[in-house]
Amino acid sequence: MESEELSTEEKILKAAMEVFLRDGYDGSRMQDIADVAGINKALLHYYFRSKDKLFEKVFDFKIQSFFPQVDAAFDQEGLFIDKITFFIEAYIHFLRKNPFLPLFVLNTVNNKEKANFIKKIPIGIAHKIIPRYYADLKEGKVRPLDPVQFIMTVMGMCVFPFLAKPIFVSMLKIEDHNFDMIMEARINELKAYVKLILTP
Amino acid sequence: MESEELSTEEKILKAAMEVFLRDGYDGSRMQDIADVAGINKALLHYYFRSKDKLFEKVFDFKIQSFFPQVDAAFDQEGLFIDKITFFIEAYIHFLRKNPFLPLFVLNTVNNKEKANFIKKIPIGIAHKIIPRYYADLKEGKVRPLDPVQFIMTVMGMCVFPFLAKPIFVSMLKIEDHNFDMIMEARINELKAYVKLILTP
DNA sequence: TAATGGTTTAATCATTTGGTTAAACTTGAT
DNA sequence: ATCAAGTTTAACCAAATGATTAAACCATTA
Repeated sequence: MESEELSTEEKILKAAMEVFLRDGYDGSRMQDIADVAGINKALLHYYFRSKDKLFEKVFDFKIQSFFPQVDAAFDQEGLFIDKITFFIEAYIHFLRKNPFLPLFVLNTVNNKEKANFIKKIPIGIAHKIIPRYYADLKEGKVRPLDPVQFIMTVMGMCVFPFLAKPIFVSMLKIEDHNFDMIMEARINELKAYVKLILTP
Repeated sequence: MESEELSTEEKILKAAMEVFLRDGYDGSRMQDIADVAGINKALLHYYFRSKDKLFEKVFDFKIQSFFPQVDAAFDQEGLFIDKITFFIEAYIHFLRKNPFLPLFVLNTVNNKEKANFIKKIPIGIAHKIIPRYYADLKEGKVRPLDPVQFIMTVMGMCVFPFLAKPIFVSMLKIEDHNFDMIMEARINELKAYVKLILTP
């Protein structure tokens, strides 16, 4: 079970991701990360200098594991609605594999001391998808609405159940694997919603 | 500006709400809370014994400031869609006044050490609104769908912009008061969405 | 084999932090 | 005025925690 082939630096990063995502920045302890990595605590500082620097590396890595996928979804040709439905599927699949990432990112961008981390989040995506909406609108292929509000809505629809998972699991008296099934079923449910909203 | 008329206990609770909601449990310092309250740190322990106990009081208070409103929205007579639109308006107005509450609650319920706090969240609401959906469905007044998925969706649509506010403010290059206006406009936008989704 | 440079470790440090304590202060009743 | 009870304060404590250091270890190379 030991990841013997990883370098010390990789072991640290892997452990830091696990601990930071689970416990948050303030709730994480360097000793915990060292324990999870199975190495001496001093090595964390040897390779990453400080807790802050290590956290930033984790944040960078996680952001870059996510946004290229979103970019891919929006880059491809097709109607606005097709980009959105593609996004929903890709996003929910990503979230099923990375259920703690949303809370991690939201805590970071809402942390006053880490406000500058916001600029690490690529925002080019919005500028790519919104023109596509107006192009379709001009051709009457989509219902008139505020695309910014709509994008907020789609993101919220996808992310929120993962953020509030403990509440829903308790509320619905279900097990983890049930939740997973509900999220898989959610993909088509959300596709139906956006179709109803967007179809003129 | 000093709240001279408040009792010491009330000053502490008020300060604790401000600090815990802004910095989170792990990020908050008892000394910070004392400073905000303008009192000696030992008084925090005199009145609330420990950081844990004080936090629990804050959580209880905040939960009870929110859920009665939701209950009220769902309690009144009317069609499923009317309850939902009423909820959207009440919820967004509440969030505009309590923008940090969602992240606070989500962090708490996702914190392993505070997992038992979940039971403090009233869940009777769901059991009240879902039968109403099926009643309307039987009369053909609402489109067939999974009401659980739909409720998740409505909550996500409302909450997510507040959770991700720093990202959107940066992305859209807007000021705080602009965000507020967008949230006010969002009420009708969301009402339109749910009408499109629910109307058969 | 001996020297060199990078890596790992145990021990240690300084600071922060939640919590305690004993004394001082305030207030209301007698 | 005096006493008693509750309230407030400054000083202090012990544990935790991020960070440093000096020595030990290991592998490569001359």
